[in-house]
Amino acid sequence: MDLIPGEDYLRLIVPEFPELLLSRYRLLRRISFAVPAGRRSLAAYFQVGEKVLRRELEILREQGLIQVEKRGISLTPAGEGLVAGLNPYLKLMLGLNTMEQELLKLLKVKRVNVLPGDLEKDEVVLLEMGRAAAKILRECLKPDTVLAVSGGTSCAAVAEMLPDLAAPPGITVVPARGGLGEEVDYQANNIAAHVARKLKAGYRLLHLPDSLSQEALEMLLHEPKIAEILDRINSASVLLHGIGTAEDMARRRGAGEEEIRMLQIKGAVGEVFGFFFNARGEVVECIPSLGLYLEDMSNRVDNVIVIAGGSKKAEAIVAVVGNHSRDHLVLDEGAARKIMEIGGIDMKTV
Amino acid sequence: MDLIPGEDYLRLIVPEFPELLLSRYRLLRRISFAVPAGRRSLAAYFQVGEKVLRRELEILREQGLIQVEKRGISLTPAGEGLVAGLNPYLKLMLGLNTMEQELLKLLKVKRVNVLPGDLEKDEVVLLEMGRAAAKILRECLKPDTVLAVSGGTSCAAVAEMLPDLAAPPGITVVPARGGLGEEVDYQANNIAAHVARKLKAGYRLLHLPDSLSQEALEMLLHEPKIAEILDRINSASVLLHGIGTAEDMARRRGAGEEEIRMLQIKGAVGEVFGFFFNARGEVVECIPSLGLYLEDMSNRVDNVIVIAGGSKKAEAIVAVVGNHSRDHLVLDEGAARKIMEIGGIDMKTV
DNA sequence: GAAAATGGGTCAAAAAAAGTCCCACAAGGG
DNA sequence: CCCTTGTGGGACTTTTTTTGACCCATTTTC
Repeated sequence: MDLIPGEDYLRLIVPEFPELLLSRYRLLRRISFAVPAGRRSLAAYFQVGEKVLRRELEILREQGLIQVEKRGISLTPAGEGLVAGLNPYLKLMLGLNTMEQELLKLLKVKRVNVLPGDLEKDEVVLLEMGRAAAKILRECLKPDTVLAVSGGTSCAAVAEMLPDLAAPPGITVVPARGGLGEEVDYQANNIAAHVARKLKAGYRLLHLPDSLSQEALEMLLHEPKIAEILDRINSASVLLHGIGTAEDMARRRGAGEEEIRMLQIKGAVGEVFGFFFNARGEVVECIPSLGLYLEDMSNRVDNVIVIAGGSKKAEAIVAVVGNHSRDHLVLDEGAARKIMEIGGIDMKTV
Repeated sequence: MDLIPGEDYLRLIVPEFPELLLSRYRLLRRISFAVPAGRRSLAAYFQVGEKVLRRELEILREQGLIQVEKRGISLTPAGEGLVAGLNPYLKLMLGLNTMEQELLKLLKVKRVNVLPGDLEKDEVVLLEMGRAAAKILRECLKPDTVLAVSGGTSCAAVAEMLPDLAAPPGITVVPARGGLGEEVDYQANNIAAHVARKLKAGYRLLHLPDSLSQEALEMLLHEPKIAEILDRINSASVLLHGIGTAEDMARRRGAGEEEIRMLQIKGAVGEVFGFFFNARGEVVECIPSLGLYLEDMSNRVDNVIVIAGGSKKAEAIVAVVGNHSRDHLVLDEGAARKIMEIGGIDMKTV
């Protein structure tokens, strides 16, 4: 008889528990992010009948976790405290702690942080991930370090959730790359500035279009102001970035069907900073982007914080973050389970 | 916002969890004690419809905790392991740990051990209590100590569950009193012998009727053999006893209605060794029993292990074990909750 | 070998859950 | 100012699930 951790005991004997726990937690969290929340809007959000939601709310109300008033539903202080403090116990009960350990062995990175929920089903998970990544980020910031951040919704969430508290002195925040044809809120420049403001640190921006011809690129590289910023970027010792699936990122860049098929043939699954990776973690394609180059990263960067969620990004995550002992990986339960599946690890037997 | 322990978080957000957990645990435990168990007999035992039990069994089977065969239901190795190891987590989840702390403050004893379940609803709980008491008993046994045990079903359960493992040398087991008109299995003499065999220790018995006239008693006290045993009993440093409700014990002793009414008038609620206690813990009546006298107990005895279960014994427990810093109290959840109620402590606010 | 267990299956009744309304009220925007 | 839009609460019907009470073939036990 092998030893079974206690939380597994509880899951064994009450298998419906994780489901109940997670759904109610999601409900509470949703309310906390959207007060005052209405019954119908919540039902619509969770894609569930109004009556089933009403019953759940009834239970939460009886427990004194929410208060329902004419104007809507809000959290009681007890409910607030619960949402704030439940996370570690939730991870324990959902078996995410053991999952983290399995992923650590599988991916061989420095740290893995799995957050409960599925980004594709509940976007609020992204903010939780952002909070977790922000916490790790703070731990990595020593005085006079240069922090490079990339774009995307994930990194935006980190900036959003970063507490408004001064970091050690002398820190500079730079964008890890130029602008992508994205919404301004999710561009690296914007996020870098946002992060810098939160940290009360200095920042430098890189105002350059992302895709340029080789000649124009060469020319700009010798512009003093630009070269200086590029030096800064290349001296970054902490790096924060998200991960894109190859296809999504190619489309967002406005690639044609022809290019996309080429990527598929080359086996590209993940993208970061314009570098496309195949499943074995090899770079199969890159766009002539400015900013941080992978070669530089490998040597200089001490800490890489990678944040990505949703089961569809599982493949990309595996491709990008494998075997890097400087990587901190923040992901959600959906992506984590999918990665375990890909890796051939059955959680039931663990 | 005050700090809430994690297990309370889980109970708050999934209030139906303790119920589910406990009922399934009881089911598993019942099966483990009565293999092979049948569906119908289990349903009869738990006073529950056959179909609801069938559904529970279905869940447990899917979880691989039980195996159903033609001959009946039995536990898988996983189920065995769970029943054996779940207890501490169960206590955590049911809030019994915090309840123990509250009782400790309320009763001011050395240690309180609350076991999950209700003896009045499920007699198997008694065996769990016996196991717990047996463990404490072993801790109290130093070389050359004299252990006095009383009668009753509770003490019998301790003897039953005591592991068959030699205790330190020189231990003597004695009955704490003479025979009561009980079934032989539950008499102090019998239990003392049973315990001694389990501990591989020596024992002395006291073959005397419990109720005697004063004259006969005086005479016997000067019999050398009896006096010697009484000396032994009075030199006991470890004492194991159960608790009876005043009325039950009076009836069992064959008291008439007149005597019982007298006891009620005097406010007797609890009984141990023929001493009747009122709610304030004062002795209001005693039968001229031989054996251990309370005066002696107070001075000489180092450790008293008290075992009692069932909500109807709550009053008696409070009366008997209050304020004794040498008392180890083993009780069940039913009695514990009732005591909390009497003491005016609301578990929901804790 | 018979009697009393066992698990499995079925079927109708009952209860619980769920879906779908409508209502009175409050807030926010023109 | 009213009107639109949201809110929670209640009531109703339909649907699903649960539950109880059987019978059956088999196995164990006495």
